[in-house]
Amino acid sequence: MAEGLRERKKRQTRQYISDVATGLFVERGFDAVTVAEIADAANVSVNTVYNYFPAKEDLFLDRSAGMVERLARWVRGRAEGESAAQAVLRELRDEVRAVSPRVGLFAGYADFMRVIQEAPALRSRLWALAQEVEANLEQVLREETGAAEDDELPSLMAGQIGWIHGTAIRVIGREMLERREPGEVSREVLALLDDIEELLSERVLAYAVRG
Amino acid sequence: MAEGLRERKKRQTRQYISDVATGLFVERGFDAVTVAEIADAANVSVNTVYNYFPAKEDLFLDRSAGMVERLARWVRGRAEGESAAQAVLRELRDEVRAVSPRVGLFAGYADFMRVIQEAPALRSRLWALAQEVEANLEQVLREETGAAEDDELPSLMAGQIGWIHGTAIRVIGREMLERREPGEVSREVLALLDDIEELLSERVLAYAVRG
DNA sequence: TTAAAACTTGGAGTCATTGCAATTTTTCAG
DNA sequence: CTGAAAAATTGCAATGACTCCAAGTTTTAA
Repeated sequence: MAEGLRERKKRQTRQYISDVATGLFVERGFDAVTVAEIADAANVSVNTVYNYFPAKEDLFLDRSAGMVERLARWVRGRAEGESAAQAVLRELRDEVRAVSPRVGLFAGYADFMRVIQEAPALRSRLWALAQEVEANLEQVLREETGAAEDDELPSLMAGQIGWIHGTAIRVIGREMLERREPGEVSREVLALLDDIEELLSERVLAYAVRG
Repeated sequence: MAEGLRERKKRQTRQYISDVATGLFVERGFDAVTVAEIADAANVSVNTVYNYFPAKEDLFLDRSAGMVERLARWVRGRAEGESAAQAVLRELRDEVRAVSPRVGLFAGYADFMRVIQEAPALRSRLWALAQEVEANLEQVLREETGAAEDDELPSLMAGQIGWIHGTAIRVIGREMLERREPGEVSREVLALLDDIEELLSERVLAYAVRG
């Protein structure tokens, strides 16, 4: 059997708890909601909540956890003759141009950001996620370029490319928080991406070209 | 009176508590030491500890808090004809070449790093500090270049320059953690700074030239 | 059908952090 | 020098995240 009843139920329960928690957080703020309340509202015990989520922050950032592979994926999937940075810029532009919710370009993102902004614990968790994103990217860059173990370049490049992504996402978050229209923010961020590209060196833009 | 008995005593108490705490943390790790123990060891009540330090993390990072002005200071003090990034690179090279404890180049830094490494709460706090460093730098860049309010460039430049500094400091931390010799790490980081400079664009290296 | 494996739960305990009211210290005007 | 007023210290109680543990319950699989 590919999928037992148990697995299905677990995924469902986990999703439900996260949804209930997210709703409460958006409504009243991260600190104002206790784990006990969440457990109550989700009809489970506090222990069950902790059974699924290692910490309170994870109840809110469960979805975001999926993006730790994003940069690694984008770079792995770069086209012939395209560098790592170029691939990331292209994918970012595609997402931004498409006003994609995957990069935060949807009306409800403001509520999401507000919760994060006022909760240091959530911001920390996002930093940790960004670190993972970069670590994964570095790993991919090492594989793709066959760099020596002690070569610092993949690490530096991952830093630069991670900065590109992080900066774009941060600006989107900042603007959406101001209740700007997604379409408007999209246009603005496309301009920002141009600015960013202009201030990167050829070295960075030409690193890890495929083919 | 420029300095009453009260003020002197307070500063002394604060310093003592922080010293005692740091000692315990280095000896047994951040999580393994409770605030109550620290208070005991410092002959004060737990409330007094919280009177001086907003959170447990601040007991350890009290000293590091002084460096939030570092980049802003370095850039403000740049020479005629020198850009912001060049000033930061120069100051970093000076500190590193001098094997300065201000950048972590001293034997005991490994113990310090070990405590930080295994305590997520401390790492978060350092990220927050780095954010402040960058925010201050951005402010200085805005002042010095007279950039328009809605100009994103100072923010991007602060990001790049902050990245330079952060990367150097991170590498120093990583290497010192491995119990490498400060002198050896110094040499290595000087090479790293050359690598970093080589991968920055002219745009970045020529931003905010004085004069 | 049923024993083992996997989940859930209640309860007790640790620890950071906060709020409050009572005490002690230090400062300072008279 | 002396008696408040101001500032600092402390004990006590409470909240809330998180962990451990020892029962139950439910699901699986033979």
